[in-house]
Amino acid sequence: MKGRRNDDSEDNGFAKWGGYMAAKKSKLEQQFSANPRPEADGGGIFAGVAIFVNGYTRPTAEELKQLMLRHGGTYHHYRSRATTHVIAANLPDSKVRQLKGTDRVVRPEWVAESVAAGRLLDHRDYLLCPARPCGQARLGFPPAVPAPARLASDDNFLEEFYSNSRLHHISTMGAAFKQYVGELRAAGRGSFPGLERLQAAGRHRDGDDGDDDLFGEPGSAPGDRVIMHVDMDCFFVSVGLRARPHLRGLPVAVTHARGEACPCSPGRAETRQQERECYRQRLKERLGEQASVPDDAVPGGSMSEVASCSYEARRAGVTNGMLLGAALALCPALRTMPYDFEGYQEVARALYDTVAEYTLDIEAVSCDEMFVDCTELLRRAEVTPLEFATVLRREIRERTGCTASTGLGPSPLLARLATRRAKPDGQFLLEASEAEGFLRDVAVGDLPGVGRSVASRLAARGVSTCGQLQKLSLAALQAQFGARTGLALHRHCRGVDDRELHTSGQHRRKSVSAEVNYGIRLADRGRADAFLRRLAGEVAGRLAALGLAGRSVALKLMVRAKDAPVETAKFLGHGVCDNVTRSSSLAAPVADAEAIAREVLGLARQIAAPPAEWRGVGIQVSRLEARTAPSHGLERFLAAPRGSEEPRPSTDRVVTLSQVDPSFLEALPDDVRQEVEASLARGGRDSAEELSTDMPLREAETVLREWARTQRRPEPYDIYLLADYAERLAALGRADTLLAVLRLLRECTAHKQDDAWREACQSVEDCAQETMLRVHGEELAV
DNA sequence: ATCCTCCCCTAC
DNA sequence: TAAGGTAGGGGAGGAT
Repeated sequence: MKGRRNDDSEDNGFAKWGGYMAAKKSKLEQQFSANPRPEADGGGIFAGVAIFVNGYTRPTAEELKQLMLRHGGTYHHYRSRATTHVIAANLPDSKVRQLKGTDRVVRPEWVAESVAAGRLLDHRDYLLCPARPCGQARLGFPPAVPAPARLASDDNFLEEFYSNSRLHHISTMGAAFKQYVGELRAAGRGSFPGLERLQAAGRHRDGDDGDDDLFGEPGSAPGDRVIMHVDMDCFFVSVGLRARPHLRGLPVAVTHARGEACPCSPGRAETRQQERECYRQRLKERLGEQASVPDDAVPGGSMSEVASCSYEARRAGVTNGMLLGAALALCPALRTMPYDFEGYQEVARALYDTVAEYTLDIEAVSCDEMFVDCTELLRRAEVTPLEFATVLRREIRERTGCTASTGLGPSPLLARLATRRAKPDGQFLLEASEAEGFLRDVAVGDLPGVGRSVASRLAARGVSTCGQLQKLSLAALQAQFGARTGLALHRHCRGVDDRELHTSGQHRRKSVSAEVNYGIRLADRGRADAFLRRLAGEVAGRLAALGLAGRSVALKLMVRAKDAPVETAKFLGHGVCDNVTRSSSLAAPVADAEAIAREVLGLARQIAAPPAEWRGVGIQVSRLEARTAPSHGLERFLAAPRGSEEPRPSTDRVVTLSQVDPSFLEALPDDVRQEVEASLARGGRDSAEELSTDMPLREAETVLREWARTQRRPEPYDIYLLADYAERLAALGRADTLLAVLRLLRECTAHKQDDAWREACQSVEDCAQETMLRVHGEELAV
C-alpha cells in the first residue's frame, strides 16, 4: 500500500503536520533520489540499533557484532545508556531482574532473522521475557497501573488505530489493488512476457512430439470461458513465515496479542457471560426464538482475534476470526506472529505483477485474491488450464515465497468453489459437466452471498448442503429471502452463474466512509464533538484524494445496549450495541471537513444518545459526484502576473512517457501515478483547465489566494493540500510552475512565518529542486 | 412503479 | 489488554 492519506491518516488527517511533512520529505527523497537505495547490499536495517550481547549466544557475540556492523547497527562491548537492545539467549531470573527494562532483552534470533528478512523485525516478537500483560501486583505494593491506553479522545487515536487495524488494511489494500489493475489496463501494456515464455515452451514441445492437442477438451466450444480463481493460502501467516522458517509446519496464527494468560481482569469472564446473555435476549426478540449464542471466550484468555492461521492450526480446530484465548484452548502449541502490513503489501504487489505478465483480464477481489479470465491466454499459449495453473503457481511461489491455490472453471462461481477443493497449495479444475455432482455436497455457506445469517436461516429449514438447497423451489426461496437473493440462491446451488468478470476500471464509487468501533469512550459532548470533527476530517481527506464530493452525509453510532455491561469484556471493544443511522441529504455536494462536521454534529444531536454510551462512530458520504472545475485553474492564476488575470505563456517543458523513469512512476501514490500516466499518455499536454479539474488543485488555488489576501493563519489542511499540489506538479515535471508557486508563497505570505509556513516552502522547494534535476538536468537557482 | 431512508448482510 | 473497516447489494416499508 502506498503511504497515501487515506491509509495512514494522521489524527484528523492533518494535526500532526510536522510528522506529515517529515514523512513527505523522506518520501520525496526516496522518489527522486538518483540512487534509489543507498545500501544495495541490504544493509542499513539496523540503523539506530545498538546491541550489547550478554552471555553465550548462537550466533556468537562476534558474529552478531559482524551482522550489526554490516547492516548499519552498532555493537557495544559494555552495556551503556546508548544501548538499545540487550541480546541474550537465556538468563537466570536474578540477572533478568537486574537488567532494567526487560522489554529490550531480545533473543539472538532477532538479529539473524532480521537480516534474513532484509528488514528490522519487531523485537517484541523475540523478547526473552515476554512482558506479563498486567503487572504482577503484590501485597504491600501500590497496585500496578496499566499502560495508558489510547482512547478516541486522544490526539493520535485515529492514526494509531488505523495503523493497527487489520480490517482497515484489508479494506484499503483491496481498493488499492482494484485500482492497480485498472491502471495496468489503462496503461495498455502491449507485451506479456509470461505468455511469451509459455508460447516459446509450447513451440519447443511441438517440435519434439508434434502433438497439437493441448487444449484439453477437444470438443469444447470456442466460446467457453475458462475462469481462474487465485487465492493465497492463509495469506498473513504465509507472509510472516517467510522470515520465520523455524515456524513452518507448526500451528501458527497472526494476532495482536501474544497469548499470555492475563490475570489482571478477573471480572472478564463474568462480563463476557453478561454480554452473551444480553446478546441472546436481543436475538430472541428479533428472531422470536431461543437462539443460542456460542461461548467464544475462555476465562482469562486473550480476546485478541486470530486474523489468519496456518493449516496445521486449522487441523486443531482453530479458525480465522476466533479469539486467541479460545484458539489456545484448542491448540496449546499455537505460536503467534505479529502483523506485517508492509510485507502483505509487498507480496500482494508481486502476486499481481506475476499474473499481469500473462494477461490483464483480471478482477481483483482483494490484496490476495483475484479472478483471471484465461480464455484468450490459454488459446494463445496453447496450454491446458491446469498446465497454466502449475506454471503460474510455481512462479508465484518463487517470486513471493508464499503459496497460492487456484481453482478453474467455466464461471467465477465454479472457479471459486474449485479453489476450496484445491487448498492449500493446490489446483483444481471443475468442468461444467461435473458441476452438478460436485455441488451436491458443497456446504451452502460456501456459496457467495451466504454468510452467517442466510446459512442459519437455511439450517432452520434443515438445509446445509447445496444438494438440499436444490430441492427448495424458487418461489419458496424468494418468499423467504426476497426476489434477488432468492434467485441467486436458486441459481448458485445449481452451479449456474453467468456473471462477467469486472476487469476494467470503469467502476464508479458510490460512497466514502470512515468508521471506528474500537476505543470509543467519549466522556462528554465536547469530546464527542471533537472526535466527530476529526473523523469528518478523515472522510474529507479521503474524498479529496478521490476528487469527489457528496450530497448525502450519514452518521452511524453504535450505542451500548440497555443491559450490556458498561465495560466490555474485550478491552476497549464495543460490546453489545444498538446501531443507529441518520442521514441528511444536501442541496449542494460537500467535501470539506467543516461542512461534513457541521452535518454530522447536527445528526448526532438528532440521535440524542449520550456520548458516554457511544461505542462506535462512523461517517459516510454518498450520492457522490466529481468535484466541479473552478472558473479558472491555479496554473492560469499563477502564470498571470499578480493582480492581473492575463494569461502568460507557460515555459514549462513537455515531458513524454519515455523520459520518465519507471521506478519513479512506481514510487508515486496510486492516484497521483494514475493521473501522471493519463497525462503522459495524452502526450503530456495538460491544459490548465484539465489540470485544474482535479479538486486538490482547486483547493490549492484557494489556499494561495486566501493566504495572499488575508491575515488568517494557514490551517494545516491548507498546507497539506498545497504540498499535495506541489507533488503533483513535480510528478508532471512542471518545474516552472513549481517555481511560481514557491515565489508566490514567499512573496505573499512571508509576513506569517512559522514552522508550518517554513515547512510548506521547504516542501515546494524540494519538489522544484528535484524536478529541475530530474527533468532538465539542471540545478535550481533559487 | 419508483424513490428514499434505515437498516441488515456479506466479503475481504 | 487491543486495535470490531469499508463498500456494495439488497430488503422492508413509507412517501411520492
